[in-house]
Amino acid sequence: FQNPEVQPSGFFIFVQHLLNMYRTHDCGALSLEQLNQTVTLAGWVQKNRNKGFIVWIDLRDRYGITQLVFDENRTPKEVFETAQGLGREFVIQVIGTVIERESKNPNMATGAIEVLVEELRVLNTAKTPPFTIEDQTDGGEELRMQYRYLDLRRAPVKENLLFRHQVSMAVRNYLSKAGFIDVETPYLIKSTPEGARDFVVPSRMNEGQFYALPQSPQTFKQLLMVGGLDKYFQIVKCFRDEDLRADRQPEFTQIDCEMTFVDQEAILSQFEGLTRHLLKEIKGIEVAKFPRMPYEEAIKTYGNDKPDIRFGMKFKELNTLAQGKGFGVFDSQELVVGIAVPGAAEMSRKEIDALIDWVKRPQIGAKGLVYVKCNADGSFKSSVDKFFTHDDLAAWAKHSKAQAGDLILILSGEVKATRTQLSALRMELAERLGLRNPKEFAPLWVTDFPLLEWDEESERYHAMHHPFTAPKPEHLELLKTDPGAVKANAYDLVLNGNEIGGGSIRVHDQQLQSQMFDLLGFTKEEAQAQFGFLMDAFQYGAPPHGGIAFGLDRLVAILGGEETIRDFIAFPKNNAGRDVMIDAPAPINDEQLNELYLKSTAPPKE
RNA sequence: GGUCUGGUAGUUCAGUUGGUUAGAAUACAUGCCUGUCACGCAUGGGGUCGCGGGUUCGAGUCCCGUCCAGACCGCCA
Repeated sequence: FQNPEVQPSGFFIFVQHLLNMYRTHDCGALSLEQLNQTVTLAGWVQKNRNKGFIVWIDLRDRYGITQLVFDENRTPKEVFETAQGLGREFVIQVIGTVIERESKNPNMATGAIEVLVEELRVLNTAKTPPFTIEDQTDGGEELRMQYRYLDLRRAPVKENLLFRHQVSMAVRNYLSKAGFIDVETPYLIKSTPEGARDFVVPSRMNEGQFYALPQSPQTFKQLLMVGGLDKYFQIVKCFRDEDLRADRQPEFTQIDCEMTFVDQEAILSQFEGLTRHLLKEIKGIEVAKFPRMPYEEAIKTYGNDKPDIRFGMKFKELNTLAQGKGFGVFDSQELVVGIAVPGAAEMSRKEIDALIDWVKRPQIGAKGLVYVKCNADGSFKSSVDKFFTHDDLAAWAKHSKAQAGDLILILSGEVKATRTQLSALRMELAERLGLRNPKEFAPLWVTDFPLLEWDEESERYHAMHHPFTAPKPEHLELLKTDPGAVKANAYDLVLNGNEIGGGSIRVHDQQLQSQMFDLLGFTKEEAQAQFGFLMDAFQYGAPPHGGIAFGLDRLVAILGGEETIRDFIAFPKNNAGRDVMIDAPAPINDEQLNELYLKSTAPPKE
């Protein structure tokens, strides 16, 4: 009777009573259809409404709430008195009769009936919980995390986990049907210097040596392709020892996929299919073919590599129109770039000043903000009227595609920083103006990522994606002459301004892989020590292959219309990477440290 | 590593230019209540104002330090 849709017949209920089973129905199952049936229910006391002559208990389980009624005339005295004393979150079991309510509650699924209780068993008492177990709880974040097992009883949290389950099952079904097989890869692997910091695990059997937890199963899935498994997927935990954010946890889940004998086009098509399937299955939304945008265009028009394309306000560069007119601030800068904010010409001086203060905050770091109001009558009012004529401003407006009634906001400065600042401003304005429709889902492929990125600090190239990413074949020659200009067959899937997946075609040639490590500043010895196994494998008939990985936590949160992934993780960690419920991480004792060769000062064991 | 915001009853919060006994709501306890479902009414208990130091006749309030939490920047191939 686990499936709530299959309700037992009278005979089975009779048998269950004989067998003393915990329940015949769950708390969301009963309606007038079961009128006059004897039922057994079990669950938690959500609410005790004691009117003196009559007691109502809202009994809750995962499936819903059923109202129990205890009446001084119709209920045995002993049972009635026990019922009066039931506190919040007591666990009880009752046997009673389904009756029609005298006053029905149309807001409840089970609101037409109640169960007149004949027998009551208190299965467990409960301390008063530190916060209310209700949809709108009075508990703060920290408290709810500390008592997460109580928080999980609340419908919104429970529903988020159910939602995650649905997404994860839809992914498994789709991929399995498409011929992908689920293979587990090890969690105890080897630390590598590239990328994020590793979580490391000391080895008791190998003094002074450490495993690392995988940042992703990247090399293993490639070896599965060398192993001929053709199509692989895994819903897998990954670990990165970096600072947390609302959308970043130190352990998180990826939908990790890899395919053999595919080009970029085949992968984009396969996983566009998966994403479209999820949107249809989970949200009931049909999406047209996903647009694609080269990385460079994304940076130039939106200032970042994961643009939210649900709204406009595209960047328009104004260097040629705005420089050389005597306004020193613009003249001295690398980039002058603006956006047209729809219908914002009505903004008051005070509101604009607030925006200027906003971009000047250290987190954004702009020096200032120039505005041009495009008035309805065709006139302009700007903060730089002293330096520019009506015709200048009209030219800007035309170039920025600003309509009458729009507000043009302009930043200037060093190219990269200015784009980042304007991107932040664009997102902030979209938020303030309500341009981010939470019901809309706008996917976008960002393609043609650079293969390498120059790192000022270490004065060497870093892999933009990872060191196993293949350069575009037509750029192979450039690798020697101008590595920074080489584009990769790498792609991200962006949904509403969030990176939900990313992947690439991989290198499968030992020579090229070796050349890549060389470019990244590895010596031959280092490359051999760290990735020798992979380059060895490439010498035994490695097929062309490529893949993608989706961030499941983030994907689920976005589909669920939320920003914080914590709400979709059963036991998440806090800002400082702590689990406040179990209080981890925690010190370990000297004996353990000794055993792991992590403490040389402790006295030797007897 | 940095910026910002917050920490007062079990909980969520208010607390004025520094000034009498630190409040509200909710939760909890007790009693009343003939159909409740955010039940209602009455009464009651409940405080190391995160911690340490300083200024002052006097500090929840001002100053310094520190701890904790959250958001963000750096970081996250």
